[in-house]
Amino acid sequence: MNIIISNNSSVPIYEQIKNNIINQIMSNELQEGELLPSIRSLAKDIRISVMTIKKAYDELEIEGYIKSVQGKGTYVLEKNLEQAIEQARKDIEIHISKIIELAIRYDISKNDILDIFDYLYGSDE
Amino acid sequence: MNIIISNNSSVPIYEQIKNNIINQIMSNELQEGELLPSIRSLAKDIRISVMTIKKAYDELEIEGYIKSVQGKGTYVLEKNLEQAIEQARKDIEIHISKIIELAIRYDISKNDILDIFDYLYGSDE
Amino acid sequence: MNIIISNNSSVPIYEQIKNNIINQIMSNELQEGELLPSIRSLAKDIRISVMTIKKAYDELEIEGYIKSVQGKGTYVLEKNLEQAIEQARKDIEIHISKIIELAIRYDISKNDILDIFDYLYGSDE
Amino acid sequence: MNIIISNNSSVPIYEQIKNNIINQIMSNELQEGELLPSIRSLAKDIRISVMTIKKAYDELEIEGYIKSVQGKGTYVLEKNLEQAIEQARKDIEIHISKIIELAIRYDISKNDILDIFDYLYGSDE
DNA sequence: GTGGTCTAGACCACC
DNA sequence: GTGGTCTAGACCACG
Repeated sequence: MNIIISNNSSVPIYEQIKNNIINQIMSNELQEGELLPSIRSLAKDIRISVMTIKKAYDELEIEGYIKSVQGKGTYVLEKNLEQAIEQARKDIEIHISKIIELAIRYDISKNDILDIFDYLYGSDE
Repeated sequence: MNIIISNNSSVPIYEQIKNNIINQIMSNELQEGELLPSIRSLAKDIRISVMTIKKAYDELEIEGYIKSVQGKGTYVLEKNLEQAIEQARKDIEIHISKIIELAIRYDISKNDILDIFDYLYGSDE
Repeated sequence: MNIIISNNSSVPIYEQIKNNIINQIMSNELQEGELLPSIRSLAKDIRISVMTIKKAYDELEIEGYIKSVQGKGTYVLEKNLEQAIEQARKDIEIHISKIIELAIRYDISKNDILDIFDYLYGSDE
Repeated sequence: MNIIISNNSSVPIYEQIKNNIINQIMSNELQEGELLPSIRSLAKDIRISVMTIKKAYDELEIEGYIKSVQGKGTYVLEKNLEQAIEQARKDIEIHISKIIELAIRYDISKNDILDIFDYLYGSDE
């Protein structure tokens, strides 16, 4: 398993691990039923504390991506793409609502927001 | 003073009151030096416990929007617009970053997001 | 805040803390908007590690009972009793479904299950 | 061999296969010494990847239900009924404990729970 | 002061 | 071996 962690990022390490694994599941690099590395082996591998890996796995389990079983390991669950996209759209709507509330409150123009959007969109992979 | 409170919202009532007052200050409906209603009269008015109003006013004071003076009442302070807008822009950037992350992960197009944005922007006051 | 923790219980400490706080919210000992003890002060108070308190608070936040705000503290949210009962009934149905699946698989009689139920129900407070 | 797989279930497919085979063993539809279908023929039959069937068989072997012998196939082992029932009873107790905890917290009566139980029990096969 | 994150160990239960 | 929990510190960002 290839996970690259940046210690300087403002994104918490457990979030980086989560995102990495979600992306691997979504791109089919990790497939349904597959066993993830054990929390201890992954911790050793990428030189991160066990508790941090555990937190990443815990959240992935809550969000329905994986399932940890005591004594056995941690498996990738079936991905329910439709439901995941549905949820993502709802999340995006919530973020946009909050942006609009702030924009109205502080009189930030629609164009300003679209500029920020374009800037950040371009800088991403 | 018009404040509409939703009991079903996941946002705590005192937060709703805070947001409402901040919005009124920022839109100049409440102006610098203006007296806010007393805690007790507002509590009676919108049928909310005195303690809840107190908490909202306390936090607004901590955050520098208003100032309570014993025996005189609570009045609106000078807006620190620059700092507030600075913070709002940072918050907007964070929201947009999360939107972009979701969009990339679930292959939601930029146009789809702009459509949602236009739709929500139009429906707002 | 009174929380009594048993170190000998098979119930994890963070679960005991969670249950205790939920019960206090449900019985109105903790009221909407109220500030919970800080994770550090509670940790010191009941001689438990900060991380354990944090885990309890985190799960309470996920389940919608409280809200932690950086730099400010942790507040009790409005409780939505109807929704909570609705959710509890669904959870109970899921547990019962699993019990029935096991009972059928291993040919455990309905009466046996009712006996276990009566036994455990009686032993509880 | 009749196995019905649901693609929409949150239960991983290999788990569904496992549960199905365990149920057939416990109900004597599959008897001690009987040969299971080969991994490849079953995979073809229910249109599931060979790897998924392999994982189900692997786990069933680890858990002591079946035994694969190279060149001969996979056959059903003697049931360890006592141990399995023991475990099932423990699982049922855990489920009932959680039900009682929810019932007390949300003031759901014993009769309500027994009604749900009767309803679900009746509707099952 | 507050919460948010992280470490480098430890012991337990399950397999 | 595996995951589940817990400790007793630490440093950071926010207020």
